[in-house]
Order: sequence, then C-alpha cells, then structure tokens
Amino acid sequence: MPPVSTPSPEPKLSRPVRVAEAIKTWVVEQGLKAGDRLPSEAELIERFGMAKGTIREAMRILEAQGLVKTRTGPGGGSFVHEPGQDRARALLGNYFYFKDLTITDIYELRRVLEPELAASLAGQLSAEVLAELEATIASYDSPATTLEEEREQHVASLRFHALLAAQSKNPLLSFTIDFMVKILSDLTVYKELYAPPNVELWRQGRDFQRRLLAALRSGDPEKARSIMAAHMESAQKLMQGQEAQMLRRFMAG
Amino acid sequence: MPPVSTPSPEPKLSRPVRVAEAIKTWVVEQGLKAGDRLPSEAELIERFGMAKGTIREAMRILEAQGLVKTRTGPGGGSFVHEPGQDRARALLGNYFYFKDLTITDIYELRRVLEPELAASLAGQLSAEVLAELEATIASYDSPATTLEEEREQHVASLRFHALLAAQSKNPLLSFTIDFMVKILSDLTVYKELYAPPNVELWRQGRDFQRRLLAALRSGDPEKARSIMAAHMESAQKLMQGQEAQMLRRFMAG
DNA sequence: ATCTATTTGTACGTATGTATT
DNA sequence: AAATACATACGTACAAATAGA
Repeated sequence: MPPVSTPSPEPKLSRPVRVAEAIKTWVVEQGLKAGDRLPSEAELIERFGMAKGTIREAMRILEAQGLVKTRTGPGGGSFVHEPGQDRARALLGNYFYFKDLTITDIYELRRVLEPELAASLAGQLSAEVLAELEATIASYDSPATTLEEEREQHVASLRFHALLAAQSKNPLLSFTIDFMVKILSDLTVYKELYAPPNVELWRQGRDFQRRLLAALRSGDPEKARSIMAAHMESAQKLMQGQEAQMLRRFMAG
Repeated sequence: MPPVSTPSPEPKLSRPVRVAEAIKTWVVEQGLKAGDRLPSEAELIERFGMAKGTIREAMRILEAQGLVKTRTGPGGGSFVHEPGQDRARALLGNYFYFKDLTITDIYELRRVLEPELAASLAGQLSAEVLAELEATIASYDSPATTLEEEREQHVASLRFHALLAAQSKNPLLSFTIDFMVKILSDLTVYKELYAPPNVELWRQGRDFQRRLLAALRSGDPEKARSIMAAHMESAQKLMQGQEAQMLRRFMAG
C-alpha cells in the first residue's frame, strides 16, 4: 500500500498530484502490471488520510495519463492500465499543438524513418497483413475524379503506412511513424490538405506502393528501402506547397 | 464560455472527462493561447451546472495533460498552459513503460535521425551554443578512471546530443531525439548502464564529437552528417551488449 | 508588516448511479 | 428481482495561498 503519510517534502505540489505520484511509484515498486487492482477509494482515503475528493482528483490525474482505468459496481475499482497508442498519441499531440509543426518537418523524419521501417519488414509480414495491404491499395485503384474522392484516397494511402508501422517490432519506430501518419491524416480530413486530382501523381504513388509490396513479399530489404525512399522523396515534393500551420485542434484520444 | 448543457450524447464518459473535453474544444474555438485565462471555478460550476468536485476533477485532467495551470489567490484561477517538453516526454514515457523498448530499438532511430539533425545544424549554430557544446566536450576531456566517472561522462556526452537536439528548428525532430537521449540518460543513471572504462572507446567517442563540432562550425552539412553517422554506428555497437529491458520506472516530469 | 479580499484547495456527509450476484 | 459493493456526483463549510491596500 502507499505510504501512510508523506512527511510533506514537497509542499509545492498539490495533494492530488502528490498522491498520484505516490501511487505511480508504488505501482512500480510492487511491479504491478496492466489489469492489476489498485486499492479501493475507501482504502486510499484511509491510507493517505485524505478526503474523498482529494483521492478522486488523484485518480483522475492517473486516468488522464492513461495509467489507470476505473470501473463502478461490485468487483469494480481502479486498475493499472496500459496507455494505448491513441492515448499516447493524443497526449503528445497536445505538445505539438503549441509548436508550429509543418508538413516539411514531418517529412524530414518520414524520409529517413519510413525506408528504415520498410527494410526491417521485408520478408517479415504474414499473409493476412499482406492481404490487408493489398486491399488498401485496391481502394484507390482508379484515379480520383472529385476532390472528395481524392481526399479519401489520400487518407487510405496514409492508412497503408499506418498498417506497415503497426507491424514493426520496434515500438518506438512504430509509434513515431504512426504518429506522423495520423497527423497527416487529420490534416487531410480537417484542413482539406490534399492535392488537386492529378492522374500522373496518382499513378506514381500507386506504383510505388505496389512495387514496395512486392519487395516486402519477396523479402528484399534493400529494395524495399530504396523504393520507400523514392516514394517519400516524391511525396515530400508533392506536399511542398502545403505549408499551412498545423494542428488547429487537439487530437482525439 | 463552454456550452451550458450537453445533450448527453455520450453517456459513456464520466462528467469530468466530458467537461475537460468541452473546455479543450472551447479553448480551440476561442483561439486561446498559453497564458490566457479560463473561467473561474465558480463560473464553470454555474455554466456546466455541476458540482464543485466534478469541475475540479475536470481541471485536474487538463492539468495532468499539461494544458492548464492553476493558481490560488486573487488574480488566480486556471490558465491555458503550453505542455513543455519535459511533461510531454513524461507522458509519452508512460506509454513506453509498458512496451519493451530496447537499446537496439532506440539506436535504430538515432542512427538515421542524428545524422539528419547534424546536417541541418551545420553552420546554423550561434557562438554561445558552440561554446556550450565545447564546454560539454571538455567535461570529459580525460579518460575516466572509475565506473562512477565513466557514468558521469556518458551522461555528459548524451547531454551533448540533447543540446544539439534543442537547436533544431524542427520541433518533431528536436523532441524525438531529446526523448531518446533522455531515456538513455535515465538508464545510465538508474540502471548502471554504461560500459566499463575503456580508453580506446573513450578516445573514439571524444574524437567523433570534436570532429563533428568542427564540421558544424565550418558549416559543412555533408561532413557533419557522415561524422554523426559514423559516431552512431560505433555507439550502437558499443551499446549492443546492453540488451536489458528498459524503463523500470515512470519518467519524471 | 498586517490586514483584507479573492480564488483555489481540502474535508466530509449524503445521495445517486451502476454493475455483479 | 433484490441485495450488495463499489464508484460517481452534490453541497456546504472551512483552510490555505496570494495580491493589494
């Protein structure tokens, strides 16, 4: 259980924050895993010697960080929870909401990370995933005629990259690429960030992804890497004009 | 002000969460910036028609996300707040606490991102920053004799990279590299992750950073890039044995 | 330096909601 | 259907912090 009373070493922080912090370190010390039960509200009230409201505020803090989940009813209570990619993405998104992240910035990273991802996945994908990738590509098999269609295709092609990212065994690489892709997706949807229909560009992008898929299937890392690099290069140029400031809203999560 | 009453479209979420969400979208709609004042507790209680505790829990949620800061006293209240890199890092760190991020994973990204950073900074650094980098290098000018010293030097050399990251105009690149460096730093300090003293390795690392600094000063992007690439290559090999699981605690922030 | 006004912070008691058995 | 076990929400009273007179 958490310490019965803190000798008030840091009177600067509010009690709920201190309680939340204490619970966090306690969870680590106890080696609790996701799904493990935390003491009940009543127990915490007693252990910390604080009022219900204070404890509840602490739980909200942990909940906001995605570290606990609370259920009502018998057998209910608070449980250790694993944040989940969407929650983490939203929390990080809050940070970039105040920065002026540009498309160029994102592509500076995508340009080097996506090829790395592609290379690492060559020959590693299951039949199911390959089929899903195939299906995604198929969804933009013919050129868009309307802006609306163009936009949907753009989002779908980003989904292709998100799917790839999800396959990486490197959680950091996986998260980072997914984060960038989801931001670009958001922008496409909410800020009408998409190129005017252009058959040539469409064909180019589609062919890149097809050739990439082939390289991934045949298990040729260097080929996958270079195709992806070229793909990013051209996508970067395509996005060059779109210098609009970003993240005009907080991300969902 | 926030909507007077929600038609309860999502009874799934608790009231505090709904209130927090409402305030977030309201902040965006109003175009409020960091430092701007939020309605007082009393006002929110009235506008939302909810109890004090409920509103306070909502504020805690926003505070945990780093989006508001609250002060007591006259002129006090809640204010829009810009999360700050440490907060964002800690929140993202929570996510990776549950993933099994390895040193190898981190270096897979560092290997491609650090050279990119180096290239982008060539010729861009102010005299002050260059001096600071110089001073950092100087702090490990002579080989370590004890493990303790070795550890301190390792942390200092990571600080060199954090300093560089902070200079990037690309907030995403800046954050990502800083995030990785701080994790490695944490590990060095808390998990005794550092190589045994080895004069040869020490000299190699020091020379890399010296040559890098020269290239940055002379404004040669490609040279900076290749030096950094080689530096990462060798650092990656150095870290190869250190396959320990990571993040045995939540990051401070 | 002291007081005073303002605004958040904490406490506590009660009532309601919700899910399990 | 009813009882049980838990979180959720409300309202009020008082404490603490801070700015200004």
